[in-house]
Amino acid sequence: MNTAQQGFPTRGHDHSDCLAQILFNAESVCQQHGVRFTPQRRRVLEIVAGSHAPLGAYDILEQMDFAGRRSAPITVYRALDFLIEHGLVHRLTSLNAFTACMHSDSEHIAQFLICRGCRTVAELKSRRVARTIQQDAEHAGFAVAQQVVEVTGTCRDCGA
Amino acid sequence: MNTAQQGFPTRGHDHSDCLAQILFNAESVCQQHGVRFTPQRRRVLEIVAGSHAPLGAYDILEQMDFAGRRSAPITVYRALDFLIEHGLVHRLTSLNAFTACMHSDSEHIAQFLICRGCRTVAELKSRRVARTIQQDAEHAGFAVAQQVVEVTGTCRDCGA
DNA sequence: TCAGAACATGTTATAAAGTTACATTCATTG
DNA sequence: CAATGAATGTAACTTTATAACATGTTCTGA
Repeated sequence: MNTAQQGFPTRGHDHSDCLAQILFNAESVCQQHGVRFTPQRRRVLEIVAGSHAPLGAYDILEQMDFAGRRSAPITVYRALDFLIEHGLVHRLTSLNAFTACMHSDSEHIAQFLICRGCRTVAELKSRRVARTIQQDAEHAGFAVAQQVVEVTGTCRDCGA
Repeated sequence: MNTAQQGFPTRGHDHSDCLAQILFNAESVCQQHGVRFTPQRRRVLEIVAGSHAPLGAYDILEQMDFAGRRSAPITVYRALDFLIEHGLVHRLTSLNAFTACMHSDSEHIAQFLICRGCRTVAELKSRRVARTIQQDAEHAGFAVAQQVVEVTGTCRDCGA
């Protein structure tokens, strides 16, 4: 387990490790779920995982260019839908952007720290936050289905 | 203080009270901030506050039609920017929609419960949640500037 | 009171993000 | 190997949001 998997990734950590890890996870998740990890899906995941900063769908699309041909947006959205459904990618609603899940092997809580400086995104992964939201919502008579927690601010590296 | 100001609004509460309250707050907030509550801004706030369900910018735009004339989108977005800046309206990033703030007179925590059934939105307003996020983020070396908490689920009325 | 600055709105065009509908190809399996 | 279902291709389009520049309105101080 490398630095990207616990808290905010350190500047200049070896990101090829993250990438390998993510792809490995993806293979096994898809196998477990009995679904196909097609080249398109792999390609989109590689692109998303290749950046710690979240990417927009059209950013991904650009990187999909092959032999001067550009795919249609729907191609990317379909792959993203698949990846999100299987917990391999998260959607950051406040940015209209997407980021690879660094913890798809373990339990899945979607909470994000988004740095304004370097635009890096890390997962907060706080059960305490999830539980508190759950409890307080319940107290208001509300049955929680999905939580969106996106925190904007400054990471350690950028704050100094 | 009416029902809309504490927890999830009850079905069939008197919404004209909410509306009057919101407009009254808006007047005083603008006065305090030394900014102008122009007719356009008032009109947009009235429309947004007229619905407990969040409205898209273009939904608002439709309701702005006057004597067969439609304003340009930018008109609505400008008014919304103003209202958001002064805490009178919230933006729900996960819905690309806007909702009037029911608590603009008191301290401002933007946390939302969004019902899938009736599409009503209520503010959670939990200091505990805000504090927990703050602490856990800090612990990860992250300085929080803004929190987005949007919880989707089912309200009491719709759950039964 | 009126010039000018700052604020607000109008107008037109365009960018960015996401979806629909339908045709075609590919993989699996009975 | 046909038939089924899953995945991808193709084209057009909708929805959401912004840019750039012109015009109008309000306030302020000489």
